[in-house]
Amino acid sequence: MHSCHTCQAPVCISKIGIFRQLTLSQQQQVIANVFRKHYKKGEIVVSEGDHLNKFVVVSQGSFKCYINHKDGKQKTLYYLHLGDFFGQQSLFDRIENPYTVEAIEDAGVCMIDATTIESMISAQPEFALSIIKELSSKVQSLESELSHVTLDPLETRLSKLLWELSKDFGVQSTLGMTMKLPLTQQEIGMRLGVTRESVSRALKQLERTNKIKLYPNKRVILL
Amino acid sequence: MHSCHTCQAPVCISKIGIFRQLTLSQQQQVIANVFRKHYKKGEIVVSEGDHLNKFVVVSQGSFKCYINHKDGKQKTLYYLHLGDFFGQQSLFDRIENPYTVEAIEDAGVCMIDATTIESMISAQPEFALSIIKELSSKVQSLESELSHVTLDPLETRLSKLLWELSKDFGVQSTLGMTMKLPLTQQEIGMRLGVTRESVSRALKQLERTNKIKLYPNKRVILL
DNA sequence: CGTCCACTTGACGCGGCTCAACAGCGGTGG
DNA sequence: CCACCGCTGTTGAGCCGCGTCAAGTGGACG
Repeated sequence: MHSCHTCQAPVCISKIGIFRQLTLSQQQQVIANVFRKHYKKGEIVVSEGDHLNKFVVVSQGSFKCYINHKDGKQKTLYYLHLGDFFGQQSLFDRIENPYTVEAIEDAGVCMIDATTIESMISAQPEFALSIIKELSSKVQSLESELSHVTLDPLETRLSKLLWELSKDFGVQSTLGMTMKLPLTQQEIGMRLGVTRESVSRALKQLERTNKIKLYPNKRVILL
Repeated sequence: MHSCHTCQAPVCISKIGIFRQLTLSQQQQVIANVFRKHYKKGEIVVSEGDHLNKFVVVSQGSFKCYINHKDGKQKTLYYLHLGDFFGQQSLFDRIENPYTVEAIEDAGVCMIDATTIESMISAQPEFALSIIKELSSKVQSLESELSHVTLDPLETRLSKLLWELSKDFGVQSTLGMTMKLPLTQQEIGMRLGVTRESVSRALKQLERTNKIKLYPNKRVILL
């Protein structure tokens, strides 16, 4: 049996959402078919236009997915963390990867061949259901973001993003939700599709209207 | 055996993408579990916030999905045609429907209970694969739209939309792709997240720069 | 023929972008 | 150790795209 040098356990795979519901022997089958790969901060997993032809699950660290635009602009589509996956498009069509995936810290993935995944889906209905569930929730969050981008002003979207970040990075205190921002203003800007100057101004505006309080060292309190 | 009053055939279901790969007996099982419903133009299938708890496949006509916004604005997320489906979110979570679905012409759907769909997915791997494939491509087109909304000016997005529409509604001619617009400028605006005035001006601008030619009665030629 | 609705066009305002200048801070190499 | 550089954040001036409001045209249809 393989052991996992990331987490030292024989089946670290049980920590990953879409694999969790599989039986032990099914999990071991996954492990046998998985190809592990590690990345340092800044390294690229795939670039836009590449043909990856793998199903990729994040096993450690974080990645960001973004689309490059002619005039040097970027749009960050999302951040991937433990258990998130991508590459599902390439399972069926020999399609070009639509975005670039880059490690934002030391990180690792499990890669699985398209054909292997396909037979796993056929053999294990719980696995298919997990994937369908994950894709459904991704669709929903994309739909939601799309409507907000077109209908809400920056200030609202920024405020929403701060609250989402605070779920993962914030601590409840007497004054409100306290958080050290895990992103630079530049990164927030790319995530929201605006410039860093606009982010700076919007943060100040939120502070002026008493929605947040800003402190040195990227600390924020949400009120 | 049930027969289908929409298409007169015993298994019209074979025309619907996600059911096509099923065996005849599996298709008949679908038919046995399906609840059909018809809608006239303007009727609502579900509203935002409703709990539908059904998987819904379009069997006839077209629907549009949109999100309402406080100040009366709407964002059209997409149009659904024969074989498209929605409601996959409700299969797992008792979740509120995130958007409204409305018939834009006389139309019909097949509804399937969440529990039924779940057992179908478990029993029939080809069906699971079809759904995963459809969801993947939906994810991809949403990602693409999201990046274009934030990075491209209206004129570019409008031009892109016209070309997409021309695939379904256009005819190749010596001058270029000819099409009668299936949408009003108002509807195009809601689809792109801008006002009808902006659509009008952008169309004129495209004509001025010789990208298209406009004729009465919503006819366009793409050059 | 009159009504209604889609579309057009202009004037004006505002949000976010661009460009530019500058301050703080951390990292690195001489 | 300090000087320097690059990255982050701040702030101002001016611009441009799209929204808003308002007036008006033209085509479809009862």
